[in-house]
Amino acid sequence: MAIRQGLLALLSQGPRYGYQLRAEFETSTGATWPLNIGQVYTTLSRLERDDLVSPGEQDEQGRVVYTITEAGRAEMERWFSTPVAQADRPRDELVIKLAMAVTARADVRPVIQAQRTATMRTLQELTRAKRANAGEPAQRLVLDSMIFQAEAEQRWLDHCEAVMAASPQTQETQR
Amino acid sequence: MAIRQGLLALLSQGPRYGYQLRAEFETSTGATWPLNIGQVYTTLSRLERDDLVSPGEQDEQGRVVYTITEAGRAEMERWFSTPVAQADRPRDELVIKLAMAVTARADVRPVIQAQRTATMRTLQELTRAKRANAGEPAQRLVLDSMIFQAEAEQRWLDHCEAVMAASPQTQETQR
DNA sequence: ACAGCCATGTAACTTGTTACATGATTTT
DNA sequence: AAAATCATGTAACAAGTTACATGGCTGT
Repeated sequence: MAIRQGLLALLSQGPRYGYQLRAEFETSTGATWPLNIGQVYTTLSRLERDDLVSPGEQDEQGRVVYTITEAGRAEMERWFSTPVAQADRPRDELVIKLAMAVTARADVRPVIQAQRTATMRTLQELTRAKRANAGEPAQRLVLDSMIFQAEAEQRWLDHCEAVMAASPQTQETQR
Repeated sequence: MAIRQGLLALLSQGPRYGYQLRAEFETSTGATWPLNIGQVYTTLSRLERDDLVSPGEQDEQGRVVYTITEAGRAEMERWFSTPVAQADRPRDELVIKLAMAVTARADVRPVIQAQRTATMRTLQELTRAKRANAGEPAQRLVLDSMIFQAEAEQRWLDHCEAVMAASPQTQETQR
């Protein structure tokens, strides 16, 4: 439920065509999440199906320009004014992995260790990307968010390790 | 890609039937993400389709017991030993929302404000849930993760507001 | 008798995602 | 002439999710 609303938000600034939407979406959110062009069109047809946008005639260059509808504008207002709830968020794969490792497995530490290394590397790349990023204030915020999240993850991993160390792991499970 | 692997991990401890899997999944990960029982069965049939589990005969009580296959075990080892990469994670709706608000809209502050209130409330509920939670070490870690994430979100929201205050918002867009 | 839990399953749908086909225009 | 970029679109699938149908068993 994010690309859908993202494209809608871009369309609320004025009519756009597909290719243009991808470009703007990527300059807003950055290269970290590349957006496949095909998805722009699938998403646009779903938005059209739901009467949130409507395609106009082709322009002089033969491009299909989409316009947001009143319902689309309302939906967008709703989106901006409604906070993202805990329940809306997808299940976090890492959290499930560690939870399962704790319940199912003996040795969680290598899992934590591998993740920590990966997250640290991610953090370095993010910092580098942030140094490189000159303009685009929105992109900078996206990078910052990722940095904050990665740091929180590191802290959580440390915390998990500490907890594991405190309560000695029950013996090696079967296999 | 999380429930799938989660159920597989539970099955790696020994044969289980559907209803039991939901119960164990929920005691591991907690009530924050309730798992619809229907999904257990759809996921199980997909795991079966991919030869990662195989259903046995019904037991004395007529329950269908699933067993992990060798391929399933391998897949699970791979899952545990491979860290979750940045690119694996789903797009964060809140981040996209703020990025879009920055590019498209004039006033980001009410969006930030609404989110901050919601996140703060979430944080209080999580703290309460943590106090209430007596046993289940895995569940406690899940709660901790959510708390760490919510705190990081608060910090990021503060940061966004600070950045917005520093660089005065370009004028009210159309509409 | 009836409520409620245990237990399995299916149909239908959503979003996200990619691979591929197709053609126009632009650059080298 | 070839390569790259602009531009649109479709088919196909994965995973997540819910609503619903069905039946057995248990406690009141």
